[in-house]
Amino acid sequence: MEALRQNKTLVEQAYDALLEAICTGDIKAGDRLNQDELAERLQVSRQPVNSALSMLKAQRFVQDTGKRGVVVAPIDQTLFDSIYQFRTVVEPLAVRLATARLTKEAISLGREIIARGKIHVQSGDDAAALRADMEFHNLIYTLSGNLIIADAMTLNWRHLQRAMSEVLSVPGATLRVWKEHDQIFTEMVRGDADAAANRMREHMEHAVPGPLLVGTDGVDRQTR
Amino acid sequence: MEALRQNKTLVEQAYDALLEAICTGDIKAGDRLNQDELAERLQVSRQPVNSALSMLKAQRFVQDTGKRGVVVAPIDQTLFDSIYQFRTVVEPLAVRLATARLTKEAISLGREIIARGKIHVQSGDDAAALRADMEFHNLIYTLSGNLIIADAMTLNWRHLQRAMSEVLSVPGATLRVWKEHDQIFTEMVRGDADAAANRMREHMEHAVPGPLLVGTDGVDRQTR
DNA sequence: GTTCGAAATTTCGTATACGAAATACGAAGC
DNA sequence: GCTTCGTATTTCGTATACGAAATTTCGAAC
Repeated sequence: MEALRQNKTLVEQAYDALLEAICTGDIKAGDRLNQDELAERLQVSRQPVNSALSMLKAQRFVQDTGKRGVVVAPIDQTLFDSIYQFRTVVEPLAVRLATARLTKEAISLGREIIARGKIHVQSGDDAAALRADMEFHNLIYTLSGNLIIADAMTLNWRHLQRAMSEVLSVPGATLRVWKEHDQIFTEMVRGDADAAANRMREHMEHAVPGPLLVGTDGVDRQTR
Repeated sequence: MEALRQNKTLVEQAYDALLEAICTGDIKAGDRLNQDELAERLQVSRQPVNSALSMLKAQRFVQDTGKRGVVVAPIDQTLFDSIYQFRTVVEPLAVRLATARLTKEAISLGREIIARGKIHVQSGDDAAALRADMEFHNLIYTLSGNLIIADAMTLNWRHLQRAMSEVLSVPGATLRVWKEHDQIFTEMVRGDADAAANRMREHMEHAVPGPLLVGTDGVDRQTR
């Protein structure tokens, strides 16, 4: 019999809550974070809040201002570009590794996510489509069995989520994206790692977003 | 005139000190970490130590034991393999990006590191050779301009450093490694990103280490 | 001698307390 | 009225305090 140790510490809970608030846009880029106020809101003392902020700082979600306190990091085109460059090579690797480790359950789950994603796109529920997108890629990270990929990409998705919540542009909410997911997954199920990885590479090349912070120029980059 | 803000917080200092101790093998895998004792040794209160441990836990350097306190994470073959798989694709990307951003100063620095690395190998100073190895790759991460790569790989090298300090096997301390570094860098200086990335890919394929935790079998995997 | 259980001790997570540094505010000088 | 300097207030980093949970110790029962 084994432990039912669920009790997350307050530090972890504070971290989760703050990260969630930052990534959903509940707290916006540039907002100053006051420890007393956060502690009050989360109904804990300042100590766990302080610890959580240290971690968020190390992960670039918040920044020192040089003066007193921290602010939510500005949406950073450089960081965003970095993540996409990074994914260009990491996603195909994850697919390659995952293909060899597919299970019956994973196949069912993958197909279910893809079906769900398509439905969300067709019904215009962008937020749900984005969640499904993340879920699809996450399944692949987990299947890859590569801890480093899973850890790194989990954080990266959080950054992407934040950027998207801020600029209201949601790549992933197009039918094309889900057709590509379908093709990638089909190759994986067939056991053709090379083909699947290649399709993922193409998928990433299609996904490269334009500049985040431009005025509306009338050009629709995400044709549905 | 500009700011003289250097004062790292005690949390950061504690984090640095603990990570260094863990990675140099000063504290060994499996050792239990007592907050009071650490605080005593670092001459600070338990609070910064506690914060630092939270961060190290998130980065897999220490683990919860399920019961009380944390231990230094065991050397994990899976993690090690994950990092090498990861590097297989990330290092070539870093090279590709860095090639376009080489500066005169970077070229001098790179050549200096390579020269130094060769000397260390020839004089048999494995530790110094490993440091130079890390320095060489780090230069490329920095030059790449990709924040995600730099962050992720900095942590990964720490894990590698730790594993190596524990098992006393030091890939990177061979002349072949430094000849390959030389070739990679030469292609970079020539501005041929594709060739440089390819050489880096080969370099990583050569570098894949055997199992970490096997008995001595008389087979020398690292022929010098 | 071994096993069980309760008291004592350790050690952690978290709250609170305190000093230092930065900001905000207000009065004095131009 | 605008600037400048000194004081009050805020807010952070860190130390200390405290309660709870786990471990260890030790004695009693078998």
